[in-house]
Amino acid sequence: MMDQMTIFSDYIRSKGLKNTCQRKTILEAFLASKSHFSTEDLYLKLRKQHPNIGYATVHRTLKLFAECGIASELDFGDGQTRFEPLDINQHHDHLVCTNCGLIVEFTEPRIEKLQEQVAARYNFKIERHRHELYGLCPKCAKAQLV
Amino acid sequence: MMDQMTIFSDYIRSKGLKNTCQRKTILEAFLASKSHFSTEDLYLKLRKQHPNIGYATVHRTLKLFAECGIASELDFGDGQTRFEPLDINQHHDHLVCTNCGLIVEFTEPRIEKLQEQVAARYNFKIERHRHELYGLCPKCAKAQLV
DNA sequence: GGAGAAATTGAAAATGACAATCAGAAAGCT
DNA sequence: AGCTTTCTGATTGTCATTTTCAATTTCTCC
Ligand SMILES: [Mn+2]
Ligand SMILES: [Mn+2]
Ligand SMILES: [Zn+2]
Ligand SMILES: [Zn+2]
Repeated sequence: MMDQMTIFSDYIRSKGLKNTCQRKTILEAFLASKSHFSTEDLYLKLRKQHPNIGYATVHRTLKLFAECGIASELDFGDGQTRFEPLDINQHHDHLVCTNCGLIVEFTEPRIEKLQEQVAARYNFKIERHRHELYGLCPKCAKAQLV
Repeated sequence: MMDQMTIFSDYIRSKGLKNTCQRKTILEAFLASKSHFSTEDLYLKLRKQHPNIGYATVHRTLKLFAECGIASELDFGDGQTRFEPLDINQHHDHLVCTNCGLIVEFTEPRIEKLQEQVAARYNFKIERHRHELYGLCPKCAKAQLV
């Protein structure tokens, strides 16, 4: 299994793009970052050590990561696109706390199977899906009872 | 079962809001409209008969519909919020064609059940969910083979 | 049928995330 | 090194959505 650095550099090469130190820096920070961050989150984090990297470059590079398949773009409906490192064999969906923003990942193969059945029912050729459960995390649910 | 007009007027009353003719007009157009329309769609449709109703009012009124539960807000990731009249006992999810924009509704009780199991697994108290399958509709899938 | 308080309206401007621009810098091939 | 192509980052543009605010409308209470 190819690692994410290799996937990215292969992609760079195949498209005739260039290996810049900004891209290297952003890739490292991306892989070291915890999931579900926005462009701005990563930009602010990077700025501490690399004040010369611009917001636009971070944004374009994250788009590149998504293009080559090492990142996935998430939209939890709060007006900010989020990113997460994507491991090809580890697809998952999300539980989102509407009170504190906590994000929990889940997998449920039985749901994935049923999605295929639904697609077949309507003759759709599915490329991807979005499945998010919104509500209160255990902590916020408990706090709300008070 | 209360109809949508009653739900809305009850909501208006309970919040100390006022019954304006714009709201009445927008509610009628909303209920007569086919699903999955944007604020602009409805605004343009209304403008033919009611050129004095402003975009902001249409927008605010649709938000009110969502608040009181007679509309649901949809986000298919194309940068435009869409709305649909919501019938309380007819929850459904969506298949979206990424080529032509066709939207097909589906229900799958087994998936809904499994969602509850997932929520229970993580002690989440689910309020709502978003479940969309993106891909090619039969027509676009066929066209792509050519 | 008003008077008065409170909510509403609609045109316009503000907001904010994202995308495009472009001149100077860097990469990489020969 | 020279040359061509791509990249960078500050800035500007875009566009859906939200806010503003003065004028209007609604609605309660005489
Ligand atoms: Mn995740
Ligand atoms: Mn629908
Ligand atoms: Zn929470
Ligand atoms: Zn289609």
